[in-house]
Amino acid sequence: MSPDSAEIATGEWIERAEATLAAAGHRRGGARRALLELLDGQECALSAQEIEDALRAHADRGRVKGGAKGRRVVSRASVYRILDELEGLGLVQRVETGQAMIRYERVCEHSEHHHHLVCDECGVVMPFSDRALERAIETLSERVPLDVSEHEIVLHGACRDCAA
Amino acid sequence: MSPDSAEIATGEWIERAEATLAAAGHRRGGARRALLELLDGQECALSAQEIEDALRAHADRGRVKGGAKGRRVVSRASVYRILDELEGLGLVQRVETGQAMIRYERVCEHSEHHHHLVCDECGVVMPFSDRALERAIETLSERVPLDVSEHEIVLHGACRDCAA
DNA sequence: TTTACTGCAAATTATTTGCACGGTT
DNA sequence: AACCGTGCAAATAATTTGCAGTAAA
Repeated sequence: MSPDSAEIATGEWIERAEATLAAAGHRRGGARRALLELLDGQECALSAQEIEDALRAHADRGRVKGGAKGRRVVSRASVYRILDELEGLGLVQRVETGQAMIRYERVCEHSEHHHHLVCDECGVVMPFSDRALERAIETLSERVPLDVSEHEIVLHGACRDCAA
Repeated sequence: MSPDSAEIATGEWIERAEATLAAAGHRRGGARRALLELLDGQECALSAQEIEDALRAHADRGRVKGGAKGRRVVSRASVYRILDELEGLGLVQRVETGQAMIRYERVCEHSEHHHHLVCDECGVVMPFSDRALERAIETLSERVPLDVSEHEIVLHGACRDCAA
């Protein structure tokens, strides 16, 4: 019933992002602001291409009506540059889904930690989370010859539409 | 005490590979044979570059002495082409370690299923396996909106040398 | 006024493909 | 002989970088 199914923004992430950026000595910029707004409203990881397209779509929509204030077209170079910046500050994380490109998504402080399901047929990516899995990872992390800082889990298969 | 720490070949995989290839109507070829021999002796995933280098090293060594019979230099194109072929037959699988390139490793029939530890400092990749983790994945796979066929787990962090 | 932020276009890098030749069956 | 297998070089595609102009602080 939400106006845009992908919109789940709470705004808390974007606020932390702006604060972190400011603390790191960054100025404000329209391109980055647009990217932050977009990422804040995403439920799952997006590729650079999808980000660029989404921003363009929002910008076009805004041109017609008047909404989507901060959204604007952002050059590919800036998309990558900004994502890299955000990743360095721990605000965004890369997600590898084996689709010949990298996906990016915001990193939330609280428990919103999740992993990904990838349909190898249509390419759709969905988030999922599982406490038992996380516990297994935690336990395991202490028995391994690595000072574990992160983990990534991807399940591949056929989504319901494609499997039907 | 083994002559080459990376050598753990049992030969069973390579036999299955040759049989599968033959059954699929493929002829034999020197490049592919060299690749099969190399992959059969690897404990963990290699990148195309590493494969090319390893084959060249083996070839050089063989030139001096007389061992490493099947090893030879293989062109980059053939490396990728052959790996793709093998992946299609389920003999090899891709491994994404977030290092800007793809790694490949043989797929064993039995339980040798494993996942990967990646040191983000030096880039070393190590295998690990954990029954509790596999169980969690199995259970989880049935509750998810995807007909799961594979899963990949990567733990990132600092290896012992780098963490010291 | 200093220095970050951006866009554009050129540069990189990993991977793929076109084509001609050599090898296997 | 028929056709797969392979190398080489050119082509792609995603991502990165150099540079010049714009804009915060």
